[in-house]
Amino acid sequence: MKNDLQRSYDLKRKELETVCRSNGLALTIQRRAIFDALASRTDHPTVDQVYEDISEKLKGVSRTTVYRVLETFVSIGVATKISNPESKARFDADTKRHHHLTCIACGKVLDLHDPTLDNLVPREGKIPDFDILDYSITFTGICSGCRKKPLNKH
Amino acid sequence: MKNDLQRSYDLKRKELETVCRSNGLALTIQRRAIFDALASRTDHPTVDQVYEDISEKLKGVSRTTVYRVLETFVSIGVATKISNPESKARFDADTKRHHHLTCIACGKVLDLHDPTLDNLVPREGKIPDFDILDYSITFTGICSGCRKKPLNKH
DNA sequence: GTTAATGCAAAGCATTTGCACACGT
DNA sequence: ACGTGTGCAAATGCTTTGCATTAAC
Repeated sequence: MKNDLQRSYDLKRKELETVCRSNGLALTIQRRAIFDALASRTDHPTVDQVYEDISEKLKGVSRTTVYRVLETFVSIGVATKISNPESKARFDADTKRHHHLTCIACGKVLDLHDPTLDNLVPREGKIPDFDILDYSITFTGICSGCRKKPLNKH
Repeated sequence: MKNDLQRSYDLKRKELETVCRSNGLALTIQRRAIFDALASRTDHPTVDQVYEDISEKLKGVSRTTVYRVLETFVSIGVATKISNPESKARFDADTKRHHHLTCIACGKVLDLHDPTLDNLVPREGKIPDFDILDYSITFTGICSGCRKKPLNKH
């Protein structure tokens, strides 16, 4: 009998097929393998970790393909990318607790000081074994400058 | 008469001096200039933006110095760095709303599903002109694996 | 005068791109 | 068969490092 994890895993595989079809994307072995690798772990692997996972089974896959397929997954909504938008470090002279507003259009990061957000505590029992030291909330959206502008592609 | 911004700015300059002294760090013109540039803006500049700002005044500064000084500032606590810890993108097949636990020791990212954190709304009037579309909380701390290990320098 | 900080150029990584070949439909 | 997807290798962009020179204390 299949357990819950296995069942949800099958669901996700099915979902991949559906989403690929509806976006006119080919269901290549690489995409399947990369999806399986990603869906079977919950620790947010890097491109290289996914590459390692699949290259055991798929001889001769390219790291480039992993990069491309993962970005494809993000664009069709079956995966999420966690990183700073432009892979550039940003610095801040304000060391007090505060949160961030990131504009998805221009990449600008604004501060949000709001004491009502400064004492969040995850519910007991929800936390995997982990000692929390600090936290920060990143709100994503559109800044006033970008809202006014007509969308320019690229 | 000095306004509030100017006053807090002077305070911060003084603070830089104090912190540098107490850490045995020299108060170079580069460090002063980089600190001033950083403290005078609230939009989280990139290294290059800081570099542009200071190179107007300081002829012949090196980008390398900006990199090094900003990291120094982070290590003595006068600045904060905003970016993914290892400058590697991470991916996730879980597209439902959830939050993250990032281990500062090993860089691993774990999921935190907790409905009590899923309906945060910044207090009215606190938000700069900005349309919020989504948000995510990143908790930083030590994962169970790293807690057990003795700290190994590297 | 010492020691730490800077500037330069070269090296390191993660990621992207151009193009020919291979595969899915 | 057609067009998209992949693999390879080279290019790009951000960041770091080694080493000689310069400046702070």
